[in-house]
Amino acid sequence: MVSLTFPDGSVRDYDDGITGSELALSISKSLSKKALAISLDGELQDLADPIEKNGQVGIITRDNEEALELIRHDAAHVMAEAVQTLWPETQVTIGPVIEDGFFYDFAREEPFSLDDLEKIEAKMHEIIKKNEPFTKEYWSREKAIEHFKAKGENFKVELVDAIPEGEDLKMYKQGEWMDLCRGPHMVSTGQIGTGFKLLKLAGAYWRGDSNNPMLQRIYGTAWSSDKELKAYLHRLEEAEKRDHRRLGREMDLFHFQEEAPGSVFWHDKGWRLFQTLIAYMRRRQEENDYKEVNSPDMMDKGLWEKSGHWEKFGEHMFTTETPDERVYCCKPMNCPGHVQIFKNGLKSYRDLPYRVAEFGKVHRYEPSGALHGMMRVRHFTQDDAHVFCTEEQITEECVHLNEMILSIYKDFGFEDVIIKFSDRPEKRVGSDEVWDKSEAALKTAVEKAGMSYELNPGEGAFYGPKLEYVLRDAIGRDWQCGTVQVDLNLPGRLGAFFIGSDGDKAHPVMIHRAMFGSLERFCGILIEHYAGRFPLWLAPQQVAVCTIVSEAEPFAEKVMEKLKAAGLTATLDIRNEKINYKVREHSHAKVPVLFVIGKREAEEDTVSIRRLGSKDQEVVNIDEAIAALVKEATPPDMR
RNA sequence: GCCGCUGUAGCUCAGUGGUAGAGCGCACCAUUGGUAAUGGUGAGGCCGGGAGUUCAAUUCUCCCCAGCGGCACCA
Repeated sequence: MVSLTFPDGSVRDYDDGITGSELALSISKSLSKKALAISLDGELQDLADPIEKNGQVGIITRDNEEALELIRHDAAHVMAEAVQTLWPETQVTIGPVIEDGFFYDFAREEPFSLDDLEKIEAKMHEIIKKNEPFTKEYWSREKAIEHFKAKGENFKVELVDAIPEGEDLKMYKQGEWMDLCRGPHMVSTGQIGTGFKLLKLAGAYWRGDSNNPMLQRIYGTAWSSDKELKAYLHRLEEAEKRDHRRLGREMDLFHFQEEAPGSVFWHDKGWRLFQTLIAYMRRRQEENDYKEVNSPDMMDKGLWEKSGHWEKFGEHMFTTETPDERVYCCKPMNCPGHVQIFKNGLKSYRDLPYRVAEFGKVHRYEPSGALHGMMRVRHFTQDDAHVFCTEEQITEECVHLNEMILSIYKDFGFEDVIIKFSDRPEKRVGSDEVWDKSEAALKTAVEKAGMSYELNPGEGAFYGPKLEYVLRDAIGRDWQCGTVQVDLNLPGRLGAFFIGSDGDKAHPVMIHRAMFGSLERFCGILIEHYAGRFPLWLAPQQVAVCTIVSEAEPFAEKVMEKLKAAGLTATLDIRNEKINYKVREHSHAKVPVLFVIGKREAEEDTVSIRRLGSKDQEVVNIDEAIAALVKEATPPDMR
């Protein structure tokens, strides 16, 4: 007997070996028709499989969240069948479910074209219409290898080889086509439905390793209904509208051009946003006892060799040779510079923790394919800081940093923050003992702060483990921004020490931290998060003063003076255009506040206020209006 | 860096083996209009760069550069 607990809490006993479909049928005929699979203790399993243990059971239908995984997985199989039907010389590899969809990687000499996607989609519809059942067979390793070898499916042979000895080897068949697969699958191809679409073509390395051959990946999305598919495609369009590259151009914030790939040309408005962020962070750092410094943009290559950067990242550094035949590196990080500042003048334990911060512009020769708007550039400004402290101080400093980071994100409207903990990578400096210590210290700090974290094994920096702060934006996308890294290596390598209370020399611990991370990138994230509609304190242009008739111009100019005196950024629009036109244009430019001034306002010392995104107007006395805006435009940390 | 796609006016995009077109924007003129496009006129292009094929290349071929979508990378 197996004892199964249903979602409503009821518990019922069944004969051993009852299958999912028998179970569904035992509940109701209609449910058994709708059933796609079952879940047992949260794990999906084929309807045809016997239930062999007690547990929480659920019948999965299209209405369940979990159904998407099945639909997408089945769609991937059907796509692979479609591709091999159309181009039999193609080898199949893997085709997993991903967020919002699926992909399948193929090996084929000739590249797929965008037109091919339509053909594949059409073929998929045919296969789905046939509604062939998915059936499962257990094969021996030898049989599978022989099968795939005979078909010339070399990648599949590799996959079979990689399956651990003793593990079941399952082949799923739909019609004539079959694939090695862990499962589970739905009952038949027809259950996929029509809510899918192939989206894009891409190259992808076999097994994610750049030493391996490149395969052709086809991405698709799949949903339980056409309506959901449509909604998803609509979401993609909306996301595109808030693309910072597009808004940057439309709002005249910055531009890029060929002569400086991966570098931002900041226009006045964008630069104002940038400066607003720096001013904010500068206040927060002063409040938290940081010393702001500035270190050289270029330093002798020798220093970078000592720090270990040259060995690990030399290929990605900009260098220059001067007429005196010295080689300098444009700094890709600020830390070695900060160590020099720490080293200048003998430090005592009384000077610790010694916190140095710099808005340093760093230069990294990023691979061409990695560049992406402001999210990945070759020259960017970090809100970088290094805390030199004793080992005993690590925990307290990290707990403090954690509080500061979360409070800062909150001021920008990011409340949803995830922490990732990355431990030692393969390529690293320093002994295992030092790494043990650093990792333990950082872990203790997160735990002391009462935060939970995800483990990111092997992803630490070469000199130390790190915490990564990932924030979720207005449309649910994750961005990794802040980082806290404990480093017991660099100070030693670069000869930094302090005199301890016992009078002996000791190397300090260095905590690297950035909160915005890259200012350029953070600006990009803010643009996308707010879709260009910045809160007043961040908006690079806060007010547009628009006249209706030329008679109102003298008053409008007076309003401008008052705005300027109040410290608000405003532009005056006295163009010979109708008010409709002006409202439309400034709304497109996402100016948060419009002051409309006609004859009436000029006579009464008022302005008609229209806020971005609203059709309402409010007529307010000019001084009161400005006072209210000044209050609203106060940065959150100064309220 | 790798795979694929793209590069025509400030922007969005048509187009052709015989050196180019639209809409918006811009300039000028008229219009003084009350909250998301007033009308008219006009200027604006080495068709990403280089080589080749051709009588002739923006168009075809090759190389390079940049951008886009991924992969890999990300101190």
